[in-house]
Amino acid sequence: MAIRTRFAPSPTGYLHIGGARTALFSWLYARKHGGRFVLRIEDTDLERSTAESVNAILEGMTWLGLEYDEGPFYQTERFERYNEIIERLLAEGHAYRCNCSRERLDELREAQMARKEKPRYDGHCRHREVSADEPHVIRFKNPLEGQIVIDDLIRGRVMMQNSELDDLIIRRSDGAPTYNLTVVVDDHDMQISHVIRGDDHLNNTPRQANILKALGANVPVYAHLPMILAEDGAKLSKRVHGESVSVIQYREEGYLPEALLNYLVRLGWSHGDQEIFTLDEMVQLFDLSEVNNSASSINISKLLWLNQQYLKSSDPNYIAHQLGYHLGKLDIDPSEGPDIVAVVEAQRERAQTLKELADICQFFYRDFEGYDEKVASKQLKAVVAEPLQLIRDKLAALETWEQAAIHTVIHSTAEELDLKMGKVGMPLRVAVTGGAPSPSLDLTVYLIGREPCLRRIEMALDYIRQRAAQ
RNA sequence: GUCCCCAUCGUCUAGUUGGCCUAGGACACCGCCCUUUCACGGCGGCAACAGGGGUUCGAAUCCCCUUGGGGACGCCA
Repeated sequence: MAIRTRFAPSPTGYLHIGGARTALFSWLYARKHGGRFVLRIEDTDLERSTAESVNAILEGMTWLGLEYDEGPFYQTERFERYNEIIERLLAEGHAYRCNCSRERLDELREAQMARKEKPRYDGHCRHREVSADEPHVIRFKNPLEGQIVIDDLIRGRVMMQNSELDDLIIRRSDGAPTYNLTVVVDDHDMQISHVIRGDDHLNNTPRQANILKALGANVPVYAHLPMILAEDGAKLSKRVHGESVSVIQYREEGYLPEALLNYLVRLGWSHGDQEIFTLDEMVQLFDLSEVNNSASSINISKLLWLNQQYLKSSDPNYIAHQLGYHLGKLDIDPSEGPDIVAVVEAQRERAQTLKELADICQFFYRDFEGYDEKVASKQLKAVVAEPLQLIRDKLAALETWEQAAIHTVIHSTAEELDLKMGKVGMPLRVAVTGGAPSPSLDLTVYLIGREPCLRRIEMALDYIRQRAAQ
């Protein structure tokens, strides 16, 4: 059997982290088995579906690199097909018209709740004749007896008594089909072999399987993924800010897509003690049957650590490319200054995100706004004026601007003045960087360049004189 | 409330046919080392089988109950 998986979000919001993992697992499963991955937009809720959400979802998928082989298919374009199926169910006696008023339904529901029963439709119209001319909905005639068994790839065997299920609405009074019908028709039409989706759909599965059976169609293999909770254990979708933001938000915050993917794949799945997985390894090692069955909480600290691992070990050219976006947001054009790749190699282990990396790379491209006051007051004292002046002059006199020569300048100055490296190095560092975290001094000075360095040392000397004058 | 699902360190998890588990790894946290800053890195530490019953020579692993958590119960998906 050909493996076909799908990701079927409803465009009522951005692509969030839980959806992204569902998409990843579906994608992984299809790739691993040489199958096809289908994207379907479930936009039958005309009121809440928006084009912006569709775009946000597509953008998120693209950024993560979860390319789909087919689609996106839009359910709103398939109403004709759904109606065809609904008419067939009607004709074959698997569905019926219902004209129960909302008031009646509300009362029924309240009465059931009062009796501590599960609220459900009582089948009032099941054997009544409701004219197609009057306002009505169409309900699926769920079997009254027996039980339905789902052998979930992750959950194992899940059983549900048909008596627990009621006759759900498959077409609204406005003629629009509902989710449980469309999902079944689409998964069947698109020949989806494995339905991989969130845990919240586990309860829908028995009724969907019943519709499939009424249609005489095969039931696909199901795999229900455990939920992802927010850091505090709360429901992700209910969070307004913090970690529940869209995957695009993660891009804005400076995460690498491969780091986010790596983080996501380890939520609910593992391969021994391995923490870092390349995409190829994921495809090769991933398996649905090894997915956990309990919910997990997001942990931003670990995501940050992973992101740093990727920042440190990825191709510096790639990192430099990714960094360009974040430097741009700081109004920095990396072509005007030291080689961006060299800067990345020098600084990358000092940042956990691209945003942070862009921030600590600023001083390579422009003079800093002001000193880190705490550091400056400690390091830029009157006693360091002499070594700073000496270094400035030596740097100015250097024949070639090379890291080794700069190294010699700094060390020889310390020796000549009989000072410890700390007494010479730290003031120089603050002078050229403003006090920001920076790589080894000679490399830092080298990359910043001669002119900016001389200018900044002079600025530091001015600063020292001003303080002395006060 | 009813039904369905879940339950190992603060978090992600290893533990897959019960013995190799005085429960392993990772993140976070705390020390120490390295170090001209900040980091990276190295070494070490803290920290869990929800509770109670069974089954068994032996249970984190199997069964039952309790408790706790999540989900569903819409003319939302």
